[in-house]
Amino acid sequence: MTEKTTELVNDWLERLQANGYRLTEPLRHIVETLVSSPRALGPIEIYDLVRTRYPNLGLVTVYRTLEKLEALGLIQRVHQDDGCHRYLRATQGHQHLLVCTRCGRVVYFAGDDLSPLIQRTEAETGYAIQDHWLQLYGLCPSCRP
Amino acid sequence: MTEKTTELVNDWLERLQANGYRLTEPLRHIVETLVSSPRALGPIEIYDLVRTRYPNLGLVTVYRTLEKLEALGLIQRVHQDDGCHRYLRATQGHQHLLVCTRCGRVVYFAGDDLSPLIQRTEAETGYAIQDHWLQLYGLCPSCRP
DNA sequence: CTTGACATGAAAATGATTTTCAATTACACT
DNA sequence: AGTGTAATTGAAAATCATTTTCATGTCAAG
Repeated sequence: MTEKTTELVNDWLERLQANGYRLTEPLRHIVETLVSSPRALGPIEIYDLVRTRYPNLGLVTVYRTLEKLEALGLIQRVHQDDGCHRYLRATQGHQHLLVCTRCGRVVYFAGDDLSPLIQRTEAETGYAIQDHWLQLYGLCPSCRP
Repeated sequence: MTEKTTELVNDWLERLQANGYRLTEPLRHIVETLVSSPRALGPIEIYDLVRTRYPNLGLVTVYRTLEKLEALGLIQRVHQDDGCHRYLRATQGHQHLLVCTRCGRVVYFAGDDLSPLIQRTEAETGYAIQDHWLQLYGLCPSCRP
């Protein structure tokens, strides 16, 4: 774990504590795993990864921890076609993702401004747009043929 | 059911038959329901709607029929935040959706061309982008406060 | 009208997620 | 440091959407 990572882990733990959550063993391990992963992880993946160092972990705790982290905006959900979710550290709130369909590696792409599109669409449809969801899927450089 | 709707239903049934599927009672009812719905429907909703006129229907048949219709591009999946799916007739292949978060009414919005964004992102990231997914969420005119 | 392949419905299986509950533990307050 | 309490945990059971299995039914080709 790099210093950078340790630093981030501490940031997250502070944020959690500041919001009234208790800092526990399982929590720390899950946070560490998420902070240091370059890919989006599913609950079971996190479960398995953490158990190699903390075998007592319960899968339920993973779900509950993910809920907390998402509530604080520390992680972001990645939606998969099959309906399951994976989770990725969110460096700056909600952003647009580019997901590798082969290895799962995720990259943020400069949140190209959707506001013009959104404003135009609001005008055309009469809807009050509250949220949006943009994800691109493709092959990352190392998975390209 | 308007003439327009009947016409569309027949189109769909022809397409299905042309692709080797058999035209059955349950199939007809499900197609009718989907063709005439202005909102995206979930499997259970379709199940309930159809059973008011065809009480024998099995939920499994709904799933299997949705599979066929999606394979032919006649319907399009609407992804929900909870991971469940709803289905909407696709008038012209894959398009971008604007979903009302209150009543579920769905509108297509002019498939604003994402190609510039996609090309730029490919160049920046080195990914080979294969697919995208853009949905907007908001309140439709009749659900606005 | 016969027939074989595809379609159906019921029940059971699966897989992800949630709930329940008793036991444990963090941490605020002595 | 010691204690009380409410938050957190893990295991097991419950739930919910979806899939599989299988015996029966039915479409449509001949």
